[in-house]
Amino acid sequence: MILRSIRHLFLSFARNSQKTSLHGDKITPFNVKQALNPNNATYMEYKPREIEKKWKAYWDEHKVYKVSHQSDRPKFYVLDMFPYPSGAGLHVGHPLGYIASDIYARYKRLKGFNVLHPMGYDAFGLPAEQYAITTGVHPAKSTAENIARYREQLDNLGFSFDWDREVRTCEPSYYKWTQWIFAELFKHYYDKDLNKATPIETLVARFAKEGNATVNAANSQDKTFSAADWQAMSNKEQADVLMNYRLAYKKASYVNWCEALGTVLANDEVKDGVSERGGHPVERRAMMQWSLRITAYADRLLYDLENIDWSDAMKRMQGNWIGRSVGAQMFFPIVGSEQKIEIFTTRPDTIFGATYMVIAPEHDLVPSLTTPDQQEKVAAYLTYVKARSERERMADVKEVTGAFLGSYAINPFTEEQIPIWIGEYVLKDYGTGAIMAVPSDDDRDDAFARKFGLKIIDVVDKSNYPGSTRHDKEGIIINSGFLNGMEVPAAIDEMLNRIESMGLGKRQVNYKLRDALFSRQRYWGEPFPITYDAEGIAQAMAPADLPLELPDMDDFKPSTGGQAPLARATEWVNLPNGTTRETDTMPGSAGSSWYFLRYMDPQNDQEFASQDAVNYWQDVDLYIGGTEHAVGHLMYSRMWHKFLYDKGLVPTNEPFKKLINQGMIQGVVENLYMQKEKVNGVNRFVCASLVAAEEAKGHKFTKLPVLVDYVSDYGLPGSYLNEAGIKQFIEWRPDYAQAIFEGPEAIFQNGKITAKPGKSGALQLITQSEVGKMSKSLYNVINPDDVVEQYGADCFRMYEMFLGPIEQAKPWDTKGISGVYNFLRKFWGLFYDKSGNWSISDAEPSREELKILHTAIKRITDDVERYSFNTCVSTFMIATNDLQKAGCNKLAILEEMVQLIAPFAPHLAEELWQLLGKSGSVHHARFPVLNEEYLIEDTIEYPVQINGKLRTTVAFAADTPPQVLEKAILELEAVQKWTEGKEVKKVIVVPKRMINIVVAG
RNA sequence: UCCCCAAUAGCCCAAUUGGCAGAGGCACUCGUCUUAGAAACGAGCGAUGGGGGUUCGAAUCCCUCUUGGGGAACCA
Repeated sequence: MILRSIRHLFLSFARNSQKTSLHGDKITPFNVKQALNPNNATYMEYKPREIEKKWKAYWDEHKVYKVSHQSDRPKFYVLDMFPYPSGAGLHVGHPLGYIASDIYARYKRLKGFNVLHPMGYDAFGLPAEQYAITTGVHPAKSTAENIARYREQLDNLGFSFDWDREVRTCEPSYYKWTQWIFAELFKHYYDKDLNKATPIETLVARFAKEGNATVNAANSQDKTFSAADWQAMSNKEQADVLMNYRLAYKKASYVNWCEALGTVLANDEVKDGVSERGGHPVERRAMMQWSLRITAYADRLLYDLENIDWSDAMKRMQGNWIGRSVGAQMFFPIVGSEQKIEIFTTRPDTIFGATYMVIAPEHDLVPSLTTPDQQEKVAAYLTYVKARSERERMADVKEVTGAFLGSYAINPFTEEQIPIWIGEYVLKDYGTGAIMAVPSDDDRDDAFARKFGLKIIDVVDKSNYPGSTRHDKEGIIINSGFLNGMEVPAAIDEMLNRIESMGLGKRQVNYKLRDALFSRQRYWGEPFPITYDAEGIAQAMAPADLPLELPDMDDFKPSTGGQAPLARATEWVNLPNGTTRETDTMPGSAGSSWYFLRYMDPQNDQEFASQDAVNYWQDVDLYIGGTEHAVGHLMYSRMWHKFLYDKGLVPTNEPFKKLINQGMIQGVVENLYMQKEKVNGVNRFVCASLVAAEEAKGHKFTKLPVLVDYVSDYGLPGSYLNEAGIKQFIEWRPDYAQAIFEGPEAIFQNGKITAKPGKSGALQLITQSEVGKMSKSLYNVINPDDVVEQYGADCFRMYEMFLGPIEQAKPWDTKGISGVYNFLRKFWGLFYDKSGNWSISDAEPSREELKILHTAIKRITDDVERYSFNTCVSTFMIATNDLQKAGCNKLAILEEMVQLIAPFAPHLAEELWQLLGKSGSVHHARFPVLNEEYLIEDTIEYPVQINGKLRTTVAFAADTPPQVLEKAILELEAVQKWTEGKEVKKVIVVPKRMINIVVAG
């Protein structure tokens, strides 16, 4: 309602106001006065739409935000996570980060930095392809249209992007370099001794000379070979071995195959056993897939977190994802068998307490370790495990299940025979898929042992460590032979030495991090720059032959048997020389893993970016984006960047120095209560106030989200649907045209309102409101365009910042925007007198006015530096209120205020800058400089506390020394009233803050 | 279940990092102005989630409980 009334006001206002030719003409304060009709009371009015249209055109035309790396000024790189241009367009949540980064970029620019602030589009992706499959519209076309829409929306908000640097990951001129980097990854392996990516030729030379035993490299090669072995291998065999070392490699891997989408999904694209997009079932299937050996960088990805300015939460997430653990990889012999069980443990110190073993139900040794008498039980258990979905397994983690295989292993230290079990709590994919179980020191082992009556030996005495849990590595070893009496950390070390010297195993670092699956059976992605010869040996394409463009196709459905759509482009796949192309495409993360480097030199067709540009811009100083990329994009980008660093192509080890995660802007979801069972064949909706009574009658209800535009008092408690709202609702959802809508006073059906017996007949259906995601499916999306249309971009920008701290989630509330709008009008009004005439004085500002200004300068500067944009907005409000009260219209004050507000309200500032008669853009001016002198207080009002309670305040000269204060304060009548007859034990004076007198009793 | 973060006025948020709980906005009430309403201006209203501790002094530090949000998901 409020929204609507303001819109009316605004529209009538726009109609009535005379059209002044503000647009395009050079306007000075002088001819502004002439141009405006003083009889029209609205001529001094703040008109955001006219101002903003004018300055957008001006900035665009004069390329005000264009930057070059050829500059003497220090660089500053402010980056937003570029958007995927979806069909839905932007909602008010998207620009939050963009506005914050724009303010910061503009601030840094005014502070004298050469600011790189670019924008582009992450334009490859599944949604466009899914859309193409259902509608037949080519992804290139729909993507281009979506981009145009995004651009329009972004332009609407007055961002200072250098659009000459726009990148689109789906453009061949861009993905040429994505392919190039991939080919380089393919051509390198990771040398753990040098601790960097190294050309594969080096490896080939070493294999020929010494085999692979002496090579310390990240790999998935399981056999050792000598130089002679190597030389005896065929080309194909050698190629297969090298594949196990390359940083981009192909191997058969179990993948998340989604039949409905016809593609493989990354682990983070699968949620609860179904695809994140669409919720289709996902199964595990072995396929030949490209992967990136990100695990080679695991340690660097972990340790370099220390040197970057990211939130602890974000670092912890990445750290957990990498999941580094140090321990022992060792073998347990099996009674009556040559085979051994390989386990990984981080607690070798507890081996004396290992009383049984558990291997994963899918473990290779299960069949051979199952004794005939246990056959039946094991088979039954395996059937049970197979029938359980991922989801079930995750849901009841607490339930302990397992089966005894009948075989025994030997604990190499106690030399006792220990039973071997299978249990679903041991995972095939982690470590070796087998554990030694130490029930005394592991919660899960303990639960298992108790359930199945297995032996428990206490091996760690924690009595000296109160509060310590089993998980903590502390305590004194007992019942453990040579380890007895040692502290846990020392015992771990000692045991590792023994294991190694006894030849039982070795020290081993394990990671949760898996290599990144890099193949997708999709059309709309980067083709791999890879061809296969007749033997199937993969070859990277020469840089000169890149980009390898996507063939134009009109059918994007997956081919049968897990084949990508590209497999059908036979002319493209089969080359004249007999080689064939890879038909998979790269995943969405490919293009976004390095786009921040491309912005540095986006048009370069010789290099991904020139060394000049890269050395000038270095890295991203401030990166703003959502938390949802915590472990995906941010991990891959760091790896690609480190790879390029290893190759000497970028000067920094980390790409993003400072990271800020903007919080989500939530929406209010308005729901109608719909009765689950139909009444006389039609749906029935009831007012929220009636639901409790209805449920008591046994009726069940479900919530149906309603487009919020139809809801009156949207967002307020007691928001409701009236007759007009119900009619709009029916028009929107014609399947409910016959439905019953029942309020407390009246019933609506088929266009007719019937009053309930003895009731007024007023029709109101209260809706149920809740705060939730702003999303198309909940019909609660607020489009920034509409808000900008009513209040202007400057107001929208400031309001989004005003909502709350940037990193915090907060609900959107359109009502509050009027406060910011009023503030902007008030700010505008500072430049006009009461009768609406432009009125600026050249007079010397008073000390009071200077104090208001410099207080604002100090607070805005401090707050922007610490990314506290919400408090900046209120500082502007305070300063404006104060200046208005002081009746200040001094040029010296107001011109500084205009510069101060320029990063926040760029259009308004530009207009006032020009009206003040300044030349050039305010965005090329300088940021006001603080003069602390104006902030100095002559006297200070000291609050005086007696025993911590505020009793009075006393004014003293600011430079009164504490000793003098202490004395003077006790002599004051107002103080003596409280201290009379009591012993003064202590007087605490905090200079310029407060005084506390401690008295006895 | 574990880990992390938060909780201040009816609502969104401040509090210079241990020093007078309020800067700002929304909402509400009253007043000025107005034929009236709106706008504008002025004034008012009202709060540190509960319990304990440290301290001269706690919204701020510690312990504990409650609630909300985020993350992890049997990681050996």
